[in-house]
Amino acid sequence: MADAAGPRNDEAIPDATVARLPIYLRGLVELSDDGVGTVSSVVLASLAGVNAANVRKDMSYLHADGTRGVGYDVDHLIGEISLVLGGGVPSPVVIVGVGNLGRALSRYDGFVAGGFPVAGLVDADPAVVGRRVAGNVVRSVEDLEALVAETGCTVGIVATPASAAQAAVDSLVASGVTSILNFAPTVVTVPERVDLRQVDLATELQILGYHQHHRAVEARSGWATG
Amino acid sequence: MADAAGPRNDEAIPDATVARLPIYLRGLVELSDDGVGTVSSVVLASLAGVNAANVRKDMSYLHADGTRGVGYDVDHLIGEISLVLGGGVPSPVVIVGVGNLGRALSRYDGFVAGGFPVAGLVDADPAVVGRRVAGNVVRSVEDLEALVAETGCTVGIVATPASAAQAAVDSLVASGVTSILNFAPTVVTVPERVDLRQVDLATELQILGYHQHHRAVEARSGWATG
DNA sequence: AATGCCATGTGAAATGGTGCACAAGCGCCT
DNA sequence: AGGCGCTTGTGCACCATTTCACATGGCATT
Repeated sequence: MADAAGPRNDEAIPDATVARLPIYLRGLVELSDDGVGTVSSVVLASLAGVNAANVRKDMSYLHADGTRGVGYDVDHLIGEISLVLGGGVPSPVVIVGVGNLGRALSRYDGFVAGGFPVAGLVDADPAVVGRRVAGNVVRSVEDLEALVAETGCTVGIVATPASAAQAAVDSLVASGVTSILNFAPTVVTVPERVDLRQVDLATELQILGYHQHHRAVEARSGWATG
Repeated sequence: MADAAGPRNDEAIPDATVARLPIYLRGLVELSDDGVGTVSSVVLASLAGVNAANVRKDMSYLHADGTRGVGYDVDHLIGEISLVLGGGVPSPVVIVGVGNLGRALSRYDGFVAGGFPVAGLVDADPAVVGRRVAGNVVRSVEDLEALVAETGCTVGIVATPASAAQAAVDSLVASGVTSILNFAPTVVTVPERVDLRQVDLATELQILGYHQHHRAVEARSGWATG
């Protein structure tokens, strides 16, 4: 902080680039742990599984300060990407729905490592409320607003059944949460000011299923009657 | 079946469309359960959260047989989409890695409902092998090839730590699996003939974090010194 | 039978993203 | 000091996808 001028990175970064930044960040952290000081776009590209030109274009949106003939400074890049992705400040999250998936998510190390510690769990089922899961006591969904206020959560994770998802989202929004990650297999709607991302496990498999089936059909018609 | 002519749907459906088909399917099944017989592109679009013209174009890739002035036949659409997504035949899946996430996934109803029953679980940790999880006995990762052969699995789910993910993927590929869903937070590589999809939980949160931070920065500069 | 309404199907423009190819620039070596 | 090799930064063309706008065509009502 206190670097004069201030951030001019309000220039809007393309969504596709933002989606790649966490991948870059992981690779960079690994490099840094290995004592590597600089990295070229080619190396970073292979680490992230993308095209090198793509990496360079992505970096041009940040204050990458790459050096021609040398590459990018690993630690500097880590700092810039971390800054862009959430300002470097950890954002506590609240998980709604403590079923199988909710429990697994509440124990998922990657969230903490990524700067998203789990600050609380809530569930609608009275039988679950009060139980201790991964170091947190499950609270009632009615306490959600209080919980959000206490912990300053701005991110919510919905891990309820599909039938309860919209209600969960509405509660989160009403509590002041502005970013929601929905695991429930259903389309939910949010006000425009709230950011929503959908992670749909069954859908992912079905997409794989299409490609598999398609491969099979294609192969069959390719074999038939030459 | 037995509709003469045979499938001419080897015309290649755009990836973006394929990714929406499961969403449509969910909405359509719901409509069918409610006894609704036909649906217009506008209604289906609102159910899926997309543009109506987009729905129509998507449907044009299938044998949607929509009727002008009326709409699409719900049950017929369900049949066509199911057919395209995996040929209507359930594909058993094998899950590699029985940690928190692997256990949650093995109990996830949505997989079975989507036509992807869990046929087996494997883990590298001897302490876990032999334990019963969600009706399946966990087997050694060394038995993977045998398990795949026995069950005819063609889809694998990787739920290992990042450090073990590439090895897990390699084992799956060697066993003959052709579609892989990777939950491990790392980039893995597969032969070209194998289809890979990545689901990265921490990354999703980080993307949300960007938008949140960006909103905050934008608002601040908007407020400052009018 | 004719007419009007309504929803599909699609050509075409707009948008967003990717990847190539090359100019510009930095550091090292002579 | 000068030249060379390496890597960044980016203009441009290509491609996929989205969206609009409208012609096309079925169904119901008169």
